[in-house]
Amino acid sequence: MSAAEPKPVSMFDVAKRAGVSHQTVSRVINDAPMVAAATRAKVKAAISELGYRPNRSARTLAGGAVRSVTVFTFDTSLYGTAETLRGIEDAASAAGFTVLISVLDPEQTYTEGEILGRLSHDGAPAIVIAHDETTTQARRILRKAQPGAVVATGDDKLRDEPGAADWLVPLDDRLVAKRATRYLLSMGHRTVHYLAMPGKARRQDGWSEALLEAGIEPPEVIPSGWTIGSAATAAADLVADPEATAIMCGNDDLAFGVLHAAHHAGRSIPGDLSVIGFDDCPMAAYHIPGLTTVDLDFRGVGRSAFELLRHKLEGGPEPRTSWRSPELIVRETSGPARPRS
Amino acid sequence: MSAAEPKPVSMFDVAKRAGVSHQTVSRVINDAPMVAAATRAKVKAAISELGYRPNRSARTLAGGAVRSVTVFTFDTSLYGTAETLRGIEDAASAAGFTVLISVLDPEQTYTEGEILGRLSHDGAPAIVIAHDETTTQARRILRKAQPGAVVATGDDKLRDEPGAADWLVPLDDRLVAKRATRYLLSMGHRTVHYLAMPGKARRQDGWSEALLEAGIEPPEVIPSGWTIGSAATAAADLVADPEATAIMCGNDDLAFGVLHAAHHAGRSIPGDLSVIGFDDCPMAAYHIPGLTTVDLDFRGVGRSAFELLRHKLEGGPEPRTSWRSPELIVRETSGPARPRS
DNA sequence: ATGAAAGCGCTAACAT
DNA sequence: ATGTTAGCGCTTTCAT
Repeated sequence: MSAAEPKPVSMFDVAKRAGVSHQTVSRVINDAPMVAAATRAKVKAAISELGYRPNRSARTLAGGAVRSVTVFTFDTSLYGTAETLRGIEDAASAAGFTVLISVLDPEQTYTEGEILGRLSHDGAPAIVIAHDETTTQARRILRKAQPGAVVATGDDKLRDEPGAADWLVPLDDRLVAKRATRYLLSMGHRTVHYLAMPGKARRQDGWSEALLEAGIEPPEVIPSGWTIGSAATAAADLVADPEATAIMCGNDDLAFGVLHAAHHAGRSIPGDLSVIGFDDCPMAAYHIPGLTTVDLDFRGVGRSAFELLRHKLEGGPEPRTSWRSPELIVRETSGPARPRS
Repeated sequence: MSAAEPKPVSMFDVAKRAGVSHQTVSRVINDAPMVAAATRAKVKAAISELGYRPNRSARTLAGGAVRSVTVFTFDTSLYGTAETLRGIEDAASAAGFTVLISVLDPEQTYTEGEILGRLSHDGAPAIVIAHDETTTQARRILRKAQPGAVVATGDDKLRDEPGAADWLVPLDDRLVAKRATRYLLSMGHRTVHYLAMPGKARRQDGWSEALLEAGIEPPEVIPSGWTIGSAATAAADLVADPEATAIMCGNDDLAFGVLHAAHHAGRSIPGDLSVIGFDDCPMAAYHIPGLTTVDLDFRGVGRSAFELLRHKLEGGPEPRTSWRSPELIVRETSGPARPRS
């Protein structure tokens, strides 16, 4: 079938070549102290001459420090998750960690065994990108089974759970959502509608708080799926209603769907209708008209999640939070409410 | 620091509980024949009572069939790669494989050791999503080191390499690119410009072939980066030129960039300028105007890549190709050339 | 149909 | 500063 592949070179091969014990080789590759400079050099030479590469399975099995993270997520092709994953990957590979990914189907319910069975071994470090029911459930299972080796990102009221600060990298969008809603209100809109992604996000709370504080009863939330198309469908009735002048959307994709629906309903943007999104995906700035949205630093969140995990694993100084805080970016899909006729 | 976590249950624990040897447990979890039904049942019961889960590192180390794939790719947040990854993930997890991902920085050059060192162990199965120089290089290194355990997806003339059919899942976009170019020509455009992603893609060949066959000397290719913004910048001069009436773009994102630039240059679409992309990302259909593009089944390609890899690993019947062939989808950004004044 | 023995490549604990 | 001895949890091969 396939060409015979040569037997990989092991630590013993290197040891023999360098004239030392395999243990010394181990010390060298792990940067342990207590190795004479000359010995270290000899070993390193042997390593590169032989092209030796440590076997990670053996390392893990032997109980060394684990150098891998399993990321649980629900859709790697969504902008937010893709960027978060990217941030995790950046930080992880810089630290010499391998990243495994485990995609969970939102339509499915997983047993404890199914979730834990996706880890390479019991207790393997994990990061959960929790933005829906299924991943939130996975987070609970993992946190219960191995609290010392799991962190999560997410915004779905995770903070309300006890001790969340120890394991959560929150994308704090509640406040910006509130600010964004107030901005819309300040432009003369009598109310702001909210088109929601599946699950209840914190940004929705910000929206209703702002409304309530302005003495406005929040209108019913419009539920949408995750796709542009589902948003277009979900918003069809709303955009046809001339009373609706401002819509806040769960993310940029949904906003694009709403914009599409509004276009087909013959409403002009932002004259008849203001629309704002969340994420500031690259398309937001290049859409015509430019999408008013909230800049969310998913990549920074991913990086921070990894740093936090590593801190839990290896100790050391508390990592400082290092992601940009969310910020409203006003472009061209939002503006003053048209004076009522 | 963290709560003490209980020692995981091993195969021996299960064996003791079921009153058999650990070997019999191994047979049961591997669905080996030669186990009495009653014994099998007893063992399964013990497994679920104890919540036993096999340790993958130990399995790998002991030389069992490898049940993981490492995916090498260059940017998980691009639509094409994200979808391909998703397809691999779907197929892999259905087959009980773990997927590891290794992101390569396009700006960087990697040594053989660096690439091979990202594998969990020598000879670990890998899939390379090769769309640029760096990943193509990784592909070469991996194919040389372990030809029996590497497949690749990609379109960058990979087919010209010897024996490519055995390890390549090609995204054959040369022909559609040709068809798309002919379509544009048939609409009366005197030539078609091409805005290229980094690296030379097969679709570019299709474009030039169509032009040549029509007796037209292909205009100079406009090089662009991978981002919408870079495309907008790269196309700025071209869209300002009234002689340019049709532009084909390396992918949808670039097309959006061109559309943005055209808008700012005051050119109307498709009246003054026809623009077409590649990918048919979800936004394409919802962009206003709808983007004419080529539907590429990245997810199917990813699935097929996994199936091909599995075939190489485990033998069995040749997997049949199972992705949709690319198809031109005409929407609203393309149309007849405006009659010359 | 089941069990026993050996060993995968490494790290840890204990020598020296 | 270096070497020796035990395993980690599993699959293989060979017995029975």
